Amino acid sequence: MDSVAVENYLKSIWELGPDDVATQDLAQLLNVAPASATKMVQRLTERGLVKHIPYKGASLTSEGRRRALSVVRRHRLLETFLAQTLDLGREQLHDEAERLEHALSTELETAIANYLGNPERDPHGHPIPGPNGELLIDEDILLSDCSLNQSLVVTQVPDRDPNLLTWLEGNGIFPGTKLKIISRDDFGGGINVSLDDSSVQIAISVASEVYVILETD
Amino acid sequence: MDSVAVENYLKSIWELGPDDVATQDLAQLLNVAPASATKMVQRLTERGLVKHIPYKGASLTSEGRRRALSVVRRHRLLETFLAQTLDLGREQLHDEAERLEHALSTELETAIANYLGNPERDPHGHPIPGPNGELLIDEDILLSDCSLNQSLVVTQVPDRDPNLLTWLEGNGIFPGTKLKIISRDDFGGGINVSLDDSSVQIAISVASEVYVILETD
DNA sequence: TATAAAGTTTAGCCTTGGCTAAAAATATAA
DNA sequence: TTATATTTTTAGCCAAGGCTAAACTTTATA
Repeated sequence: MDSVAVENYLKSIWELGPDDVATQDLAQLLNVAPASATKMVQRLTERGLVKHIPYKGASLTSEGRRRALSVVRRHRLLETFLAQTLDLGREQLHDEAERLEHALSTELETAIANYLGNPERDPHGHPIPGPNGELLIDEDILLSDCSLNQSLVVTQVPDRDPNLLTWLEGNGIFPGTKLKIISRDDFGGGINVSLDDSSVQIAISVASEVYVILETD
Repeated sequence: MDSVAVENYLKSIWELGPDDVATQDLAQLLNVAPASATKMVQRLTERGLVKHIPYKGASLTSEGRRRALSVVRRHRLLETFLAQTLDLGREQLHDEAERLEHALSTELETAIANYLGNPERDPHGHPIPGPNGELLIDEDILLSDCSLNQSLVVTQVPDRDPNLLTWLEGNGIFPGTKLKIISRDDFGGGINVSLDDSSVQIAISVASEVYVILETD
């Protein structure tokens, strides 16, 4: 079994990947000193889970990726399970799952997945990898990449930052929300979208973390 | 926050206590070498969580006890929660809770307790300590201490050993079971109890882990 | 293109929580 | 009561995963 630290490194490299993950970014995401990240990356390379080109960056081997996706699967199943049974605020889900994901046995993972009917997405819309790390190719596109006036449906919102999540939710933006881009204000730094009965300005940095699909009626 | 190891030591000392917990017993329960247990007991003594009289034994300080009971609370809430939502075998519950208990935030602990309606016992009948470590004085008595022919109701069964639990369950013995001791065979090593429509012989070692109350109609 | 800045790695240290082997204390039996 | 067995502790070791300070690469700038 991988330690909590190893699981967190693998998951973080996956999140920052797929290629040339910078030591600094990794260290920052994990809240450790850059030197600590270098050392761990080297250890993971020894173990065959990571490929590291010094001064260039790190990436996962296929075994490393499998294990990273196993952590992601547990995380997203837990978020879904907690959201369904208890009702915690969406913002709390991430942090709780973050700790519990390392303590979930394969049996409990399976029991939860079955209980939930083997869902394909978590409450934030993120796809849940299969038991062997299969990640459905998803056809979601970035809101920031869409053209004006297309009818869109939100599929994924970022869950890293609770405040952002609260803001999005407060403005009616969550998986399932229908919207259209009505204008882009590249110099003003955002895009304007219209919802059913309101409109919001969204920073590009945020829009590039929100995924949508074209509405099909 | 206490580490996983510290939480496990505190919980184990509580389970083996209240007084003069032997290094060897502690080491055995935790699956570590006796020398490791000695060292940790000393560290916990430094931290004011344990009182240690060398060559005599260890016991918890009141702060140590508070923290141990917090772990026990999380464990038992988790068992109850998992039993209620998923349906895992009673034997699986213990092992899962054993790992998850260390990853439960106070907020999630509270959310689970509320969801369950702040239960007083877990599925094995063990009392659940309150949020500040209050443990209701319970009036349960040991099956092994009861007299013949009293009408008894099982309140607690041990959850340490899955096989034992399965055996007890297979013989109809779980919280709520009504039974009577019909004979004791001290030299044969067991007691004979009669249930509604069967009778079973139970080893003294087992009967001294089963709690009952006198039936009140 | 030389030099400064930024990012990365190395070296060396620390704590936690394990281990074994040996020494010391306590308990048991002759 | 002395000798032996058992239990506990001490001493010294190790790996994991952190840290800081210094050295080394790479990138950006003058």
